[in-house]
Amino acid sequence: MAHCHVLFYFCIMDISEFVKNGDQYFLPNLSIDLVIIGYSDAKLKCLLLKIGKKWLLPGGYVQRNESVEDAAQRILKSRAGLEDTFLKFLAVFGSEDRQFKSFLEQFAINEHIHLDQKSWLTDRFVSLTYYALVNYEEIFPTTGDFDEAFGWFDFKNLPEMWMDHNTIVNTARIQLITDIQHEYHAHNLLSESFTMPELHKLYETILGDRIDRSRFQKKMLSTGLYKRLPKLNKNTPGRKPYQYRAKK
Amino acid sequence: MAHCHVLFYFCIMDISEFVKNGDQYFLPNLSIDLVIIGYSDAKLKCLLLKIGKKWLLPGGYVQRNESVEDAAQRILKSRAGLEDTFLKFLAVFGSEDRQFKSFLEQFAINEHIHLDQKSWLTDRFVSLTYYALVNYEEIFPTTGDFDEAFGWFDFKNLPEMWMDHNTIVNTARIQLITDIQHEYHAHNLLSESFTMPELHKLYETILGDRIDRSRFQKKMLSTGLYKRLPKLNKNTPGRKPYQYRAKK
DNA sequence: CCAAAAGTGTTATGGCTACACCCATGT
DNA sequence: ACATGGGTGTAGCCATAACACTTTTGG
Repeated sequence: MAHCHVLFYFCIMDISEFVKNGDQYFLPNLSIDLVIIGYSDAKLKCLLLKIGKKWLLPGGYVQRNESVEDAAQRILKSRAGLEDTFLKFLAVFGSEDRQFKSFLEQFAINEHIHLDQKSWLTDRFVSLTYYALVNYEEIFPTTGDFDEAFGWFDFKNLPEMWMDHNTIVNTARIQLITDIQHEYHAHNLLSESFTMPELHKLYETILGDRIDRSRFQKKMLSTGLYKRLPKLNKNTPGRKPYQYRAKK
Repeated sequence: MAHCHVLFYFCIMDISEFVKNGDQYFLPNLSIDLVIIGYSDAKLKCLLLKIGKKWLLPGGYVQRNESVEDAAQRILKSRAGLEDTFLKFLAVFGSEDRQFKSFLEQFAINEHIHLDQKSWLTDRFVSLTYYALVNYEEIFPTTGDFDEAFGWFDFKNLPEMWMDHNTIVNTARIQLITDIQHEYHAHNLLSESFTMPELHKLYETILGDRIDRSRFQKKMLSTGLYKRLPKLNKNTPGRKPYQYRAKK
């Protein structure tokens, strides 16, 4: 009886037959999608890519000789040009209807490319999604060239996106809110050195609520995660704030 | 310039060529592995499957017309015979060296099956892992038949397992510890109706620490998640405890 | 000097901890 | 009666909240 179960599950013959059924794959395709989050003008932004009339998340595939995590970092680097970026796993999106069919048809028409209807690309995809926290200022320093295809969007004003990518971005936004209260990784959205008022404003933006300035500062300092640097010179009235840097 | 990037990423021709390279797949295989957790004899147990000399987690594949979540539930049902089981996503395991080669060779030898060296089964796998909380008593009511192939193992006394499955189980254990303090889902390890002392003992077991009995009871009741039922009749000295049931 | 900005201090409050106490039941 | 086990109450403690106060700087 035991062997019945074992054989049912691991019977190599059965599954080998099962894997292809008239060029249809048994195992779903696997892709990676990234929610690249930036912070500018006191708003959270998300980097999107435009295809046809809709937008989508930057993404890619896992290659043979790299781990999933490495693939995510590689894709992020190719998109944003940054290394050692803060990247965190978000969720698996694996509904049975996740496929790029309409997306690719639109794209093929636009680019005058022949699209094979049986291509694995039009088949169902399972997406591993990550969110990245990047310094908006350090990305695309020679911006302008990509304007037609890339764009930063306010989280509260997202364009229409392909497939379930709107849902993914929203999931990332909610996850970020819960994460920063435990992980204190939001500083990755700022420059390497930043001031407490800047960090305070960032937290207020992400949480969408007022935070007591006094308590916030004390809490952040008590974590011991930040190293105090010399004061910042600025030309506005008021005290000069200290700068801080995240310890490693 | 913008289009260069777009074409690089979505160039259908390039990727279509890339996907197969002498029967080697470009995209990694995708599998699901389950850490099925039970509670018995005041210990946390994990359901494992034996192949050759080592053990492994129950698992399976995502079929064409089902979501990843549905696949996990289906696999769980086929293993444990339970429906509507508590199941939670754990993590993605996606190192570049995750393959069943030695596992399958051992299996093929044991079962006298010819193993095609180029089979996709021996290729690299990305695993989506879930953990399930089940009622130990309700699983395999006709136990004994499966003894050769299945086994419950104490979390602190795991056997040698194939691939990185030891790591997966350990990750699940740690995740469970952090989860139950926020989600209060541990009651899924008990019968449908349970007493507070039972729940208390369960929490102490999972957290591996003493918990104040008084505070625990008040905290659990204050969540409003549990409905009080009539008292339990038992034949031991002391007060009869109330029974509780998780509200939906 | 004044207003704005940044840093620090003070008191009240709510939840958690530890323990004490009370109640029910089998032997 | 009493040992055992289950349920509830209470005083101390600590983290958080709300706000007040002080210091620094540009105009």
